[in-house]
Amino acid sequence: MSDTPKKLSTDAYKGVRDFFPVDMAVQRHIFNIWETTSKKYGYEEYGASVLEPADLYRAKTGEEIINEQTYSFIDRGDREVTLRPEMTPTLARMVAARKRELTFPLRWYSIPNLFRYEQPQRGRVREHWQLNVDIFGVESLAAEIEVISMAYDITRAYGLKDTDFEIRLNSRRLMHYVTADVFNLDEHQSHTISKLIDKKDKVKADWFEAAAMEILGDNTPKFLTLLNSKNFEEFTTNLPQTAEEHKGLSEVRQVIAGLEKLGITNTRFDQTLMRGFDYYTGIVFEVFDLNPANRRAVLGGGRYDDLLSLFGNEKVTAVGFGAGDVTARDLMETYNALPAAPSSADIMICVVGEHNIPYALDVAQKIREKGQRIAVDLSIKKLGDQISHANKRGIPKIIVIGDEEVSTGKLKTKDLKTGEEQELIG
RNA sequence: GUGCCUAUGGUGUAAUGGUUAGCACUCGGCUCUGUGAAAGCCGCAGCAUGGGUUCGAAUCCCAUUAGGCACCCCA
Repeated sequence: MSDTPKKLSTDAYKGVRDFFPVDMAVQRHIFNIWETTSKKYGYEEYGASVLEPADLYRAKTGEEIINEQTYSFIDRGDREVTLRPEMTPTLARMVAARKRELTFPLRWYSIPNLFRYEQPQRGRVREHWQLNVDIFGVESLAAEIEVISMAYDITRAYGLKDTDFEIRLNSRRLMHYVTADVFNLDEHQSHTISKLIDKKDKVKADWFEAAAMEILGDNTPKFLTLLNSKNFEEFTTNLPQTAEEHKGLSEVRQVIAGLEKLGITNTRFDQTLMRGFDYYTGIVFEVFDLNPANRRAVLGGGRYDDLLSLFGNEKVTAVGFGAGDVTARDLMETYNALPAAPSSADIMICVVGEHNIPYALDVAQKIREKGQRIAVDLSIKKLGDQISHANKRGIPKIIVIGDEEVSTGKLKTKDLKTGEEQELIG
């Protein structure tokens, strides 16, 4: 320590947020949407520690890159520990651990905070909260339809209309068929081209074409035609005849039809939608905001049938998605759908004279027993100041307690909006 | 990790290289010691840090630090 002590900064650590009451109100609102939707569909809540052994994430990707984007450290017992960057591996670990005891289908949700070590920028921070919804043990497309329907409900609850967003769908199975069977690529090439497809809308057309050429050669024009198909029908006709009965095509068709039966019609097949994770095996989807100010995915997920094999278990089929709080908040801001801050109490007791505080506390306690939220102003300021303080906090009613009230035992509530006074009974 | 931009009271902002660094909100006090939403008055509090140019720097230059945005990467 130097002799000129440096003041501590009041800033939060880079990339993480403080939640002041006004922010917490928004966060609560988002969590409530997530929770009520999950519960409405019969999902059970689970949770886990933010700490996981680093191996859990290494096993999944087999790449060192993951390490550079996680918070990892060595504990005192020489174990390598990571702050979870996503919830799915933890979930897979938990389900695998109790696979024999659990009754499938399993419907689980959680709202974990997740960490990643990255440069913060708009929509991306180092700690965020994410709803994770997963259904295990349902092989049929009913699982996809249910989960996408939840995603739809959540997006509507954010305050968006059907015309504000669309649900983009694709099938990993279909795309694998395209790369492996239609274009005869090996696994490695398929993987590379998949990553490329994912980038299509972000890079220049000629750059994309050149990159595709390196892998596909003469087939590139055919490939580009396919990727540029305007809709599902056109995409289908650009495929060989034999593709018609391929499962990848029919599953896209069925999910779209299934959602339509539920009244969800703003779906769109998108052959360029891949999603980052390698573990997806079937349908993948994203809710995409069409507002020109945003134009980005607000949530996404898909089917991953093989993840539990990491733990040596036999297959358990799974479909799930994740939705982040940062995008939800940004979305509500652009759509002007942020909730009004709730008041902290129904009634404030203003106390005139310090000696009357014990009496006021007693009154407050009795009213609380009836289920009202009540706070006592302990400031001993002038009455006018106390009232104006209650008003500023959005507390709708006050009770004044001073010598007069204590001696008569008669209390009145006053409505700060209307000015009306009412005798308090009991 | 790379590039671009930014940095003035707690917050939001103003100031042709020369002002006592201005304004609004917030906060504290008063007009007004048992009834608030108004108005007015008073007060607290600031040029991110370190160098340089200059008679003179909030202002120009450099570095550092911090933040934002974009790239990279992508839960």
